[in-house]
Amino acid sequence: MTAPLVAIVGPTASGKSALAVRLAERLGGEIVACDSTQLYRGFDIGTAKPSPAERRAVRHHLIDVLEAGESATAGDYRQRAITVLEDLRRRGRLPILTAGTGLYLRALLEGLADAPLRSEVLRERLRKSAAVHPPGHLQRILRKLDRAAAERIAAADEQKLIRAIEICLLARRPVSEVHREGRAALSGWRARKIGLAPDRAALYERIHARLDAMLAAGWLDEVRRLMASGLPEAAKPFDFIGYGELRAHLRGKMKMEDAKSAIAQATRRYAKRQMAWFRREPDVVWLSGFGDEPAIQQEALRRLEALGVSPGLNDAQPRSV
RNA sequence: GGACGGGUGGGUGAGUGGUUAAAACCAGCAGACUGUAAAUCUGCCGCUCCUUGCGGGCUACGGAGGUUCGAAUCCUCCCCCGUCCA
Repeated sequence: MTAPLVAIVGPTASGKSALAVRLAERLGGEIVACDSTQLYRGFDIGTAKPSPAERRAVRHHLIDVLEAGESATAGDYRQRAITVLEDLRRRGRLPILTAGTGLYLRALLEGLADAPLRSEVLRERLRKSAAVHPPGHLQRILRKLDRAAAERIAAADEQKLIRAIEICLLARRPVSEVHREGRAALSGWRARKIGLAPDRAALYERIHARLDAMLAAGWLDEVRRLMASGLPEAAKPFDFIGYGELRAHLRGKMKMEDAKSAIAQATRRYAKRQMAWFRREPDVVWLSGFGDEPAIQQEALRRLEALGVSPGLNDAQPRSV
Protein backbone atom coordinates (compact mmCIF):
# COMPACT_ATOMS: atom_id res chain seq x y z
CA MET A 1 0.00 0.00 0.00
CA THR A 2 1.57 3.22 -1.10
CA ALA A 3 0.35 6.76 -0.69
CA PRO A 4 1.21 9.77 -2.78
CA LEU A 5 3.63 12.41 -1.65
CA VAL A 6 4.23 15.68 -3.45
CA ALA A 7 7.68 17.22 -3.73
CA ILE A 8 8.10 20.75 -5.00
CA VAL A 9 11.62 21.42 -6.22
CA GLY A 10 13.17 24.59 -7.56
CA PRO A 11 15.67 27.32 -6.86
CA THR A 12 15.44 29.73 -3.98
CA ALA A 13 12.83 32.47 -4.46
CA SER A 14 10.93 30.49 -7.06
CA GLY A 15 7.83 30.40 -4.89
CA LYS A 16 7.92 26.86 -3.54
CA SER A 17 6.36 27.83 -0.22
CA ALA A 18 3.48 29.73 -1.80
CA LEU A 19 2.70 26.88 -4.14
CA ALA A 20 2.95 24.37 -1.31
CA VAL A 21 0.45 26.29 0.82
CA ARG A 22 -1.97 26.49 -2.09
CA LEU A 23 -1.67 22.80 -2.84
CA ALA A 24 -2.00 21.89 0.82
CA GLU A 25 -5.23 23.85 1.10
CA ARG A 26 -6.66 22.29 -2.02
CA LEU A 27 -5.47 18.76 -1.46
CA GLY A 28 -5.70 18.34 2.29
CA GLY A 29 -1.99 18.35 2.84
CA GLU A 30 0.66 19.44 5.26
CA ILE A 31 3.99 20.89 4.39
CA VAL A 32 7.28 19.20 5.11
CA ALA A 33 10.23 21.49 4.62
CA CYS A 34 13.19 19.90 2.91
CA ASP A 35 15.64 22.67 3.49
CA SER A 36 18.87 22.46 5.44
CA THR A 37 18.59 26.00 6.78
CA GLN A 38 14.99 26.20 7.90
CA LEU A 39 15.75 23.50 10.41
CA TYR A 40 17.41 26.07 12.65
CA ARG A 41 15.52 28.00 15.24
CA GLY A 42 16.10 31.74 15.33
CA PHE A 43 17.39 32.10 11.80
CA ASP A 44 14.10 33.10 10.26
CA ILE A 45 14.19 36.02 7.89
CA GLY A 46 17.34 35.15 5.97
CA THR A 47 16.30 31.56 5.44
CA ALA A 48 12.98 32.70 3.99
CA LYS A 49 10.87 30.59 6.30
CA PRO A 50 7.17 30.58 5.53
CA SER A 51 5.37 33.54 7.07
CA PRO A 52 3.42 33.21 10.32
CA ALA A 53 0.25 33.56 8.26
CA GLU A 54 1.24 30.67 6.03
CA ARG A 55 2.19 28.61 9.03
CA ARG A 56 -1.16 29.31 10.61
CA ALA A 57 -3.05 28.40 7.47
CA VAL A 58 -1.35 25.09 6.93
CA ARG A 59 0.63 22.90 9.24
CA HIS A 60 4.39 22.90 8.54
CA HIS A 61 6.94 20.34 9.66
CA LEU A 62 10.71 20.24 10.03
CA ILE A 63 11.11 23.92 10.57
CA ASP A 64 12.73 25.14 13.80
CA VAL A 65 13.73 21.72 15.02
CA LEU A 66 17.41 22.40 15.74
CA GLU A 67 19.27 24.85 17.94
CA ALA A 68 21.90 27.00 16.32
CA GLY A 69 24.65 25.08 18.02
CA GLU A 70 23.56 21.74 16.60
CA SER A 71 24.48 20.58 13.18
CA ALA A 72 22.25 18.94 10.66
CA THR A 73 23.15 16.00 8.49
CA ALA A 74 21.40 14.43 5.57
CA GLY A 75 20.95 11.21 7.50
CA ASP A 76 19.41 12.98 10.43
CA TYR A 77 17.07 14.85 8.13
CA ARG A 78 15.99 11.59 6.56
CA GLN A 79 15.16 10.07 9.94
CA ARG A 80 13.12 13.03 11.02
CA ALA A 81 11.32 13.24 7.71
CA ILE A 82 10.37 9.58 7.81
CA THR A 83 8.91 10.08 11.25
CA VAL A 84 6.84 13.00 10.00
CA LEU A 85 5.68 11.04 6.97
CA GLU A 86 4.48 8.19 9.14
CA ASP A 87 2.52 10.63 11.23
CA LEU A 88 0.89 12.12 8.12
CA ARG A 89 0.06 8.69 6.82
CA ARG A 90 -1.68 7.82 10.03
CA ARG A 91 -3.72 10.99 9.83
CA GLY A 92 -4.44 10.60 6.14
CA ARG A 93 -2.80 13.84 5.17
CA LEU A 94 -0.91 14.46 1.95
CA PRO A 95 2.76 15.33 2.52
CA ILE A 96 3.97 18.24 0.43
CA LEU A 97 7.71 18.65 0.48
CA THR A 98 9.24 22.02 -0.31
CA ALA A 99 12.68 21.01 -1.43
CA GLY A 100 15.45 23.49 -1.77
CA THR A 101 18.15 21.16 -0.54
CA GLY A 102 18.65 18.59 -3.25
CA LEU A 103 20.81 16.30 -1.19
CA TYR A 104 18.21 16.05 1.54
CA LEU A 105 15.47 15.21 -0.91
CA ARG A 106 17.61 12.53 -2.46
CA ALA A 107 18.58 11.19 0.95
CA LEU A 108 14.92 10.90 1.84
CA LEU A 109 13.59 9.49 -1.42
CA GLU A 110 16.50 7.32 -2.48
CA GLY A 111 18.12 6.70 0.86
CA LEU A 112 21.71 6.80 1.95
CA ALA A 113 24.31 4.07 1.96
CA ASP A 114 24.78 2.25 5.21
CA ALA A 115 27.90 4.23 5.99
CA PRO A 116 29.46 5.21 9.31
CA LEU A 117 28.43 8.52 10.85
CA ARG A 118 30.86 11.40 10.90
CA SER A 119 33.60 11.41 13.45
CA GLU A 120 34.77 14.86 14.49
CA VAL A 121 37.91 13.46 16.07
CA LEU A 122 39.00 11.71 12.92
CA ARG A 123 38.14 14.71 10.78
CA GLU A 124 40.16 16.99 12.98
CA ARG A 125 43.16 14.70 12.69
CA LEU A 126 42.89 14.58 8.91
CA ARG A 127 42.50 18.32 8.64
CA LYS A 128 45.58 18.92 10.76
CA SER A 129 47.57 16.43 8.80
CA ALA A 130 46.53 18.04 5.52
CA ALA A 131 47.62 21.43 6.83
CA VAL A 132 51.20 20.35 7.44
CA HIS A 133 51.65 18.25 4.31
CA PRO A 134 52.06 19.31 0.72
CA PRO A 135 48.93 19.63 -1.41
CA GLY A 136 47.40 16.40 -2.50
CA HIS A 137 48.01 14.71 0.83
CA LEU A 138 44.40 13.71 1.46
CA GLN A 139 43.99 12.41 -2.03
CA ARG A 140 47.11 10.27 -1.61
CA ILE A 141 45.68 8.82 1.58
CA LEU A 142 42.41 8.03 -0.11
CA ARG A 143 44.21 6.52 -3.09
CA LYS A 144 45.72 3.94 -0.79
CA LEU A 145 42.36 3.15 0.74
CA ASP A 146 40.22 3.29 -2.38
CA ARG A 147 41.81 4.09 -5.68
CA ALA A 148 38.54 4.50 -7.62
CA ALA A 149 37.10 6.90 -5.08
CA ALA A 150 40.29 8.96 -5.08
CA GLU A 151 40.03 9.38 -8.80
CA ARG A 152 36.49 10.61 -8.57
CA ILE A 153 37.19 13.37 -6.06
CA ALA A 154 39.25 16.45 -6.90
CA ALA A 155 42.50 16.86 -4.98
CA ALA A 156 41.35 20.25 -3.71
CA ASP A 157 38.02 19.02 -2.45
CA GLU A 158 39.08 18.55 1.14
CA GLN A 159 35.53 18.21 2.41
CA LYS A 160 34.63 15.29 0.19
CA LEU A 161 38.04 13.63 0.53
CA ILE A 162 37.74 13.69 4.29
CA ARG A 163 34.29 12.16 4.20
CA ALA A 164 35.49 9.41 1.86
CA ILE A 165 38.55 8.63 4.00
CA GLU A 166 36.37 8.66 7.09
CA ILE A 167 34.06 6.04 5.63
CA CYS A 168 36.95 3.82 4.55
CA LEU A 169 38.61 3.96 7.96
CA LEU A 170 35.51 3.55 10.06
CA ALA A 171 33.85 0.92 7.90
CA ARG A 172 37.19 -0.84 7.40
CA ARG A 173 36.51 -1.16 3.71
CA PRO A 174 36.52 1.07 0.60
CA VAL A 175 33.81 3.72 0.23
CA SER A 176 33.15 2.52 -3.27
CA GLU A 177 32.20 -0.85 -1.86
CA VAL A 178 29.98 0.68 0.80
CA HIS A 179 28.20 2.69 -1.86
CA ARG A 180 27.94 -0.19 -4.25
CA GLU A 181 25.84 -2.05 -1.75
CA GLY A 182 23.10 0.42 -2.50
CA ARG A 183 20.78 2.47 -0.43
CA ALA A 184 17.39 1.87 1.02
CA ALA A 185 14.92 3.97 -0.92
CA LEU A 186 11.87 5.33 0.81
CA SER A 187 9.11 2.76 0.70
CA GLY A 188 5.38 3.10 1.01
CA TRP A 189 5.22 6.36 -0.90
CA ARG A 190 4.88 7.41 -4.52
CA ALA A 191 6.70 10.70 -5.04
CA ARG A 192 5.13 13.15 -7.49
CA LYS A 193 7.52 15.94 -8.27
CA ILE A 194 6.68 19.42 -9.43
CA GLY A 195 9.57 21.64 -10.51
CA LEU A 196 9.46 25.41 -10.63
CA ALA A 197 11.59 26.81 -13.44
CA PRO A 198 11.04 30.53 -13.75
CA ASP A 199 12.87 32.60 -16.31
CA ARG A 200 16.41 33.25 -15.15
CA ALA A 201 16.30 37.04 -15.38
CA ALA A 202 12.95 37.15 -13.61
CA LEU A 203 14.27 34.90 -10.86
CA TYR A 204 17.23 37.17 -10.30
CA GLU A 205 14.89 40.14 -10.03
CA ARG A 206 12.88 38.26 -7.44
CA ILE A 207 16.02 37.46 -5.53
CA HIS A 208 16.99 41.12 -5.40
CA ALA A 209 13.50 42.25 -4.45
CA ARG A 210 13.30 39.59 -1.76
CA LEU A 211 16.63 40.71 -0.32
CA ASP A 212 15.27 44.24 0.05
CA ALA A 213 12.12 42.88 1.61
CA MET A 214 14.09 40.76 4.08
CA LEU A 215 16.12 43.74 5.17
CA ALA A 216 12.99 45.84 5.48
CA ALA A 217 11.51 43.08 7.61
CA GLY A 218 14.29 43.43 10.14
CA TRP A 219 16.87 40.90 9.08
CA LEU A 220 19.67 43.01 10.46
CA ASP A 221 18.00 43.13 13.87
CA GLU A 222 17.60 39.40 13.76
CA VAL A 223 21.32 39.01 13.20
CA ARG A 224 22.08 41.52 15.94
CA ARG A 225 19.91 39.54 18.34
CA LEU A 226 21.53 36.26 17.37
CA MET A 227 24.98 37.72 17.91
CA ALA A 228 23.97 39.06 21.30
CA SER A 229 22.46 35.75 22.35
CA GLY A 230 25.87 34.25 22.97
CA LEU A 231 25.92 31.77 20.14
CA PRO A 232 29.38 30.49 19.33
CA GLU A 233 31.19 32.36 16.60
CA ALA A 234 31.34 29.21 14.52
CA ALA A 235 27.69 28.18 14.87
CA LYS A 236 26.68 26.54 11.63
CA PRO A 237 23.82 28.85 10.64
CA PHE A 238 26.14 31.83 10.52
CA ASP A 239 27.49 30.24 7.35
CA PHE A 240 24.12 30.56 5.65
CA ILE A 241 23.91 33.11 2.89
CA GLY A 242 23.65 36.59 4.32
CA TYR A 243 24.23 35.86 7.99
CA GLY A 244 27.99 36.05 7.70
CA GLU A 245 27.85 39.20 5.60
CA LEU A 246 25.44 40.95 7.93
CA ARG A 247 27.48 39.94 10.93
CA ALA A 248 30.56 41.42 9.26
CA HIS A 249 28.62 44.60 8.61
CA LEU A 250 27.46 44.85 12.22
CA ARG A 251 31.06 44.52 13.30
CA GLY A 252 31.96 47.41 11.07
CA LYS A 253 33.95 45.26 8.68
CA MET A 254 31.71 45.63 5.68
CA LYS A 255 29.70 48.47 4.25
CA MET A 256 26.00 47.74 3.97
CA GLU A 257 26.11 48.29 0.27
CA ASP A 258 28.89 45.72 -0.14
CA ALA A 259 27.13 43.28 2.14
CA LYS A 260 23.99 43.58 0.06
CA SER A 261 25.69 42.93 -3.23
CA ALA A 262 27.64 40.02 -1.75
CA ILE A 263 24.40 38.49 -0.48
CA ALA A 264 22.63 38.98 -3.80
CA GLN A 265 25.49 37.41 -5.65
CA ALA A 266 25.79 34.44 -3.32
CA THR A 267 22.05 33.88 -3.64
CA ARG A 268 22.19 33.95 -7.43
CA ARG A 269 24.99 31.40 -7.41
CA TYR A 270 23.11 29.25 -4.97
CA ALA A 271 20.07 29.33 -7.23
CA LYS A 272 22.23 28.21 -10.12
CA ARG A 273 23.58 25.27 -8.17
CA GLN A 274 20.07 24.27 -7.19
CA MET A 275 18.95 24.38 -10.81
CA ALA A 276 21.92 22.29 -11.87
CA TRP A 277 21.07 19.72 -9.23
CA PHE A 278 17.34 19.54 -9.87
CA ARG A 279 17.74 19.35 -13.64
CA ARG A 280 18.99 15.83 -13.07
CA GLU A 281 16.25 14.90 -10.66
CA PRO A 282 14.21 12.15 -12.30
CA ASP A 283 10.51 12.41 -13.12
CA VAL A 284 9.97 16.06 -12.42
CA VAL A 285 7.02 17.83 -14.01
CA TRP A 286 8.51 21.21 -14.82
CA LEU A 287 6.43 24.39 -14.84
CA SER A 288 7.92 27.58 -16.22
CA GLY A 289 6.96 30.22 -13.72
CA PHE A 290 6.78 31.16 -10.06
CA GLY A 291 4.85 29.18 -7.49
CA ASP A 292 2.80 32.14 -6.38
CA GLU A 293 1.31 32.71 -9.83
CA PRO A 294 -2.32 31.52 -9.98
CA ALA A 295 -1.79 30.06 -13.45
CA ILE A 296 1.12 27.99 -12.24
CA GLN A 297 -0.86 26.85 -9.22
CA GLN A 298 -3.74 25.77 -11.46
CA GLU A 299 -1.34 23.97 -13.73
CA ALA A 300 0.30 22.22 -10.79
CA LEU A 301 -3.08 21.02 -9.54
CA ARG A 302 -3.99 19.76 -12.99
CA ARG A 303 -0.74 17.93 -13.43
CA LEU A 304 -0.96 16.38 -9.99
CA GLU A 305 -4.47 15.22 -10.66
CA ALA A 306 -3.23 13.58 -13.83
CA LEU A 307 -0.70 11.80 -11.66
CA GLY A 308 -3.38 10.52 -9.36
CA VAL A 309 -3.19 13.13 -6.63
CA SER A 310 -6.62 14.65 -6.10
CA PRO A 311 -8.55 16.35 -3.34
CA GLY A 312 -10.05 13.96 -0.90
CA LEU A 313 -8.73 10.85 -2.53
CA ASN A 314 -5.37 10.71 -0.96
CA ASP A 315 -6.10 8.52 1.96
CA ALA A 316 -8.61 6.42 0.12
CA GLN A 317 -6.79 5.30 -2.96
CA PRO A 318 -6.25 1.57 -2.97
CA ARG A 319 -2.91 0.70 -4.43
CA SER A 320 -1.31 -2.49 -5.41
CA VAL A 321 2.31 -2.46 -4.42
C1' G B 1 50.70 76.75 -20.86
C1' G B 2 54.37 73.27 -18.28
C1' A B 3 56.09 68.54 -15.35
C1' C B 4 55.20 63.86 -14.25
C1' G B 5 51.96 59.31 -13.85
C1' G B 6 48.47 56.50 -16.48
C1' G B 7 45.06 54.49 -20.61
C1' U B 8 45.33 46.27 -21.38
C1' G B 9 39.98 41.44 -22.77
C1' G B 10 32.74 42.42 -18.91
C1' G B 11 35.51 44.57 -14.11
C1' U B 12 40.07 45.03 -11.11
C1' G B 13 44.92 44.39 -12.76
C1' A B 14 49.98 41.85 -14.25
C1' G B 15 52.93 42.07 -18.32
C1' U B 16 58.22 46.63 -20.71
C1' G B 17 60.63 43.32 -28.06
C1' G B 18 59.52 36.76 -29.45
C1' U B 19 57.46 30.20 -25.67
C1' U B 20 51.29 36.22 -25.17
C1' A B 21 44.53 35.41 -27.11
C1' A B 22 47.74 38.12 -23.27
C1' A B 23 49.21 36.13 -15.55
C1' A B 24 46.08 36.52 -11.39
C1' C B 25 41.57 37.66 -9.18
C1' C B 26 36.37 38.86 -9.70
C1' A B 27 32.00 38.55 -12.46
C1' G B 28 29.54 35.22 -16.01
C1' C B 29 28.28 30.24 -18.05
C1' A B 30 28.23 24.94 -17.64
C1' G B 31 28.94 20.89 -14.44
C1' A B 32 30.05 17.34 -10.16
C1' C B 33 28.38 16.12 -5.55
C1' U B 34 25.56 9.21 -0.70
C1' G B 35 25.71 12.52 6.57
C1' U B 36 28.96 20.52 6.54
C1' A B 37 25.01 20.66 0.98
C1' A B 38 22.67 28.27 1.50
C1' A B 39 28.45 23.57 1.93
C1' U B 40 32.54 21.83 -1.09
C1' C B 41 34.76 21.21 -5.68
C1' U B 42 35.62 21.06 -11.35
C1' G B 43 35.67 22.92 -16.42
C1' C B 44 34.91 26.93 -19.85
C1' C B 45 35.30 31.93 -20.44
C1' G B 46 37.62 37.35 -27.95
C1' C B 47 35.29 35.69 -32.77
C1' U B 48 35.33 31.91 -36.22
C1' C B 49 36.35 27.20 -39.27
C1' C B 50 37.13 22.17 -39.27
C1' U B 51 39.39 16.20 -39.83
C1' U B 52 38.09 18.91 -32.03
C1' G B 53 44.05 19.26 -32.37
C1' C B 54 49.53 21.13 -27.26
C1' G B 55 44.69 22.40 -35.11
C1' G B 56 43.72 26.64 -38.92
C1' G B 57 42.08 31.71 -39.78
C1' C B 58 40.66 36.52 -38.01
C1' U B 59 40.40 40.46 -34.41
C1' A B 60 42.64 42.52 -29.78
C1' C B 61 46.31 45.99 -25.27
C1' G B 62 43.20 54.74 -26.22
C1' G B 63 43.95 56.57 -31.90
C1' A B 64 47.07 57.24 -36.24
C1' G B 65 51.70 56.50 -38.19
C1' G B 66 56.77 54.49 -37.73
C1' U B 67 61.17 51.18 -36.24
C1' U B 68 61.87 45.73 -36.40
C1' C B 69 62.20 39.22 -39.17
C1' G B 70 58.79 40.08 -34.90
C1' A B 71 55.49 45.27 -30.63
C1' A B 72 50.74 45.54 -25.55
C1' U B 73 55.97 46.23 -24.90
C1' C B 74 60.57 50.93 -28.66
C1' C B 75 59.87 55.99 -31.50
C1' U B 76 56.61 60.25 -33.29
C1' C B 77 52.18 62.90 -33.22
C1' C B 78 47.18 63.13 -31.43
C1' C B 79 43.03 62.09 -27.86
C1' C B 80 41.47 61.05 -22.84
C1' C B 81 42.16 60.49 -17.27
C1' G B 82 44.89 61.67 -12.62
C1' U B 83 48.39 64.45 -9.69
C1' C B 84 51.44 68.59 -9.34
C1' C B 85 53.53 73.46 -11.17
C1' A B 86 51.91 78.05 -13.59
